[in-house]
Amino acid sequence: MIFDAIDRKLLDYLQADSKQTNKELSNKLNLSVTAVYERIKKLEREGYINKYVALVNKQQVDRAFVAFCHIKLVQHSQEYVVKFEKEVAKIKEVLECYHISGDYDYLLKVLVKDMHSFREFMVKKLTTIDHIGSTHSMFVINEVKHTTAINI
Amino acid sequence: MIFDAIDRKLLDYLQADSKQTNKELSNKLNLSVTAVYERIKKLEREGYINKYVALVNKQQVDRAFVAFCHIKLVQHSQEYVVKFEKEVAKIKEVLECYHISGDYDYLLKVLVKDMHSFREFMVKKLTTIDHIGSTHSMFVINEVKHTTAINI
DNA sequence: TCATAATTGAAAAATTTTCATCAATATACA
DNA sequence: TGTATATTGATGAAAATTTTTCAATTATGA
Repeated sequence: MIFDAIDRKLLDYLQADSKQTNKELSNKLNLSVTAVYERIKKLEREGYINKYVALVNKQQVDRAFVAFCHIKLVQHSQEYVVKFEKEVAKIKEVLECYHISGDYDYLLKVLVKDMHSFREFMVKKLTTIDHIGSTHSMFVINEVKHTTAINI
Repeated sequence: MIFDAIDRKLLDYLQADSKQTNKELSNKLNLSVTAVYERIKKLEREGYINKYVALVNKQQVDRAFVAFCHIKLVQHSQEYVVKFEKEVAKIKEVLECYHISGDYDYLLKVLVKDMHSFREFMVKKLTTIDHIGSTHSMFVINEVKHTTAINI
């Protein structure tokens, strides 16, 4: 399968706004509506596009307080790691969790209402998970850039 | 405007899959197609939904190497901060940039092909920005959880 | 009770999807 | 080299589906 310049542009457009009609895209790409349709189906089939989602305004739903939490486990046995990852993935406030290199084991992105609810999250949800050694939290003062679009 | 339990469910569904038809949603929500249509329009109008996007598989487009970079500026004058933020936002490898509390000033999420291209990114793009004092990079070993959906 | 807001089903408009056909490109072969 | 033959991708028209509009009806709250 050949992924060409048109496919790249199409991915750009769909990453920016997936609600554009095939007719709009066909104008931008100088193709017929059917050609656009077939290319999109191909991108979906070949796994370039994972899914289509609505992005929600976190201010509007009262989840504008963003924190990053570093976490160290007390031990790194298979059992502890699997358990921790399973538990942390279940917490709705945790949108992202990465196993990372460096001083800490994990980096979490956490969305809550405010500092008070962050404390609630730490006490009631995060630190109730077993085997956590230490944590270190950083709070987002300002979101300078935030995109889901991969620019290839 | 009243945001009720049905709106919440609707936001959940649209954050999970925005390509569902209003008919499918109307079945799940036990509403008519038009009621679903009007509620979605309301969510868009009131700013609950920012936009609709396609999420791309980073493995498929060769951007599977994820790093988080901490950055400290040499100074924090208005001029330096503004300049840095403007420049870093332009770099396509940087998907996210946060001004954060703590030992470092910024946290960046960076997507590249591999370690070699990460080095290229650091040398050719990031550290060519003026006023950067120090950096500290962490590499993602495993993505345990990654969602764009805010669970309210 | 009245006014407002939300829901419904039907109709209209628009979009997606299918399909037969055509054009361009590469491949096989004499 | 030149010709026949798949193969791939594109096109426009038609069919199917979905979105959008609209008038009427039902809830909801002051």
